[in-house]
Amino acid sequence: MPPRGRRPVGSSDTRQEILTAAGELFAERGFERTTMRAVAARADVDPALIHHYFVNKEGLLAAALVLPVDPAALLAGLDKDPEHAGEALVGRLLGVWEGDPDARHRMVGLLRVGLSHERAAAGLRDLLGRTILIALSRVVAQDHRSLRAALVGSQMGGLLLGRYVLGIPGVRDATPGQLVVAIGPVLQHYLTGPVGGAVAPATASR
Amino acid sequence: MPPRGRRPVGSSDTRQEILTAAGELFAERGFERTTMRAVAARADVDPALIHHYFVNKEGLLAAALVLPVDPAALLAGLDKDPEHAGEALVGRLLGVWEGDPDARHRMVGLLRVGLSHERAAAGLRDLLGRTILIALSRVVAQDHRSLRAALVGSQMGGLLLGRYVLGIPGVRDATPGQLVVAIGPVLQHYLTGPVGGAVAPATASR
DNA sequence: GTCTATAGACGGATAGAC
DNA sequence: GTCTATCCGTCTATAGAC
Repeated sequence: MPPRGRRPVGSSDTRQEILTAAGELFAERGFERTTMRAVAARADVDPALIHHYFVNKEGLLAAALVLPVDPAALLAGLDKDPEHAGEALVGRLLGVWEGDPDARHRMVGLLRVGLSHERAAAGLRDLLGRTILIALSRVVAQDHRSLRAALVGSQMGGLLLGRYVLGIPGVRDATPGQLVVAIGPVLQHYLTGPVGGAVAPATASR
Repeated sequence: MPPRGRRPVGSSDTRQEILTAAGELFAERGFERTTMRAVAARADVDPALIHHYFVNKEGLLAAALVLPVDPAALLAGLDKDPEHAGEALVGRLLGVWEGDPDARHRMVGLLRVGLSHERAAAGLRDLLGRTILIALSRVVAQDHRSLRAALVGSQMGGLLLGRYVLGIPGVRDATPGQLVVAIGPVLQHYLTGPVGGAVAPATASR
């Protein structure tokens, strides 16, 4: 449970207050276990206000689905040293997850919600596609961009899953340094190595 | 929605009927969205019977949490050709997922439930630890076994997530052949390559 | 914009007859 | 072992006063 308590009273931006609370709760509990009442309580507003602003629970979810980190910033400068982009990428991501628990919780929450709810899965897919894929384009090899980006995403998503959600001992107890050494070359491979180009290249690049 | 309808009337093993229905529904909808009533309806039994056999919903979940594939069988013979174990492993797993939709749904369901429910996450962690880790031990390098196994699991979990749950275009539209080419070397690296042994080896092998 | 009150539905769980 | 009946809590959503 990250930073609790009301904001400094000055900012009574109710709508934003609700959105923040909803983001936290969806991340913590998933869609079903998050009640409108709980969101209202955390945001310190009346439950009816949420309906006023977002119509219903799904509207609230849609509005609350945002990436907690800026992918562009995360990937900035990675193309300066393409040989070590893989290592740098794992390192930075782990840096965020280890150093900013709130951001980590939010990203875990995105996964949680995306898995628990059909509509949210679509929303998450679009969100990731519009942000990460585009941001990765600069550092990724020319061919099979979408496949490469997705492979990078799948590995990092799997790590997020194993380390922070399921708590698989092998990856939960590893140090960030170990993970960088182990996973860096893998991302490097996905970014610039051969990724199935020999097989049906026509269907791969869409 | 896999094989519907009652079994051949001969086998009136109610308990098993319930367990099957519960496994399907938990996989399809996650923990919260699965209602006792729905399980009862699908198993064609009275809702009260479920309580009779499994006490409550969590008891039912615990009993329904089983791997749909035998890890030992999946990994059998992989140590015969250690150089290509990575490729073979992705290939076999993709073979199961592509060729056996029911098994795929069940595995996706395990992820879904593990993410949607704290207790289930613990159960899933133990289940994976007791089966996959042990099965992988034979083909994995001697050092950092638990880390290696977890890394393999994280990548395959991430692929499961991206390809079948979220439907990220890059991995959703790739052919199994492409994925084998792209991911095979990665698993190979996790199985036998250097995985952060230089950093704090003492804490790594637990 | 904000809140009170409440409708309306559903789900988990239990008691107890058969 | 199986089923009927039902309690009790909780949730989303809405109507309407202020």
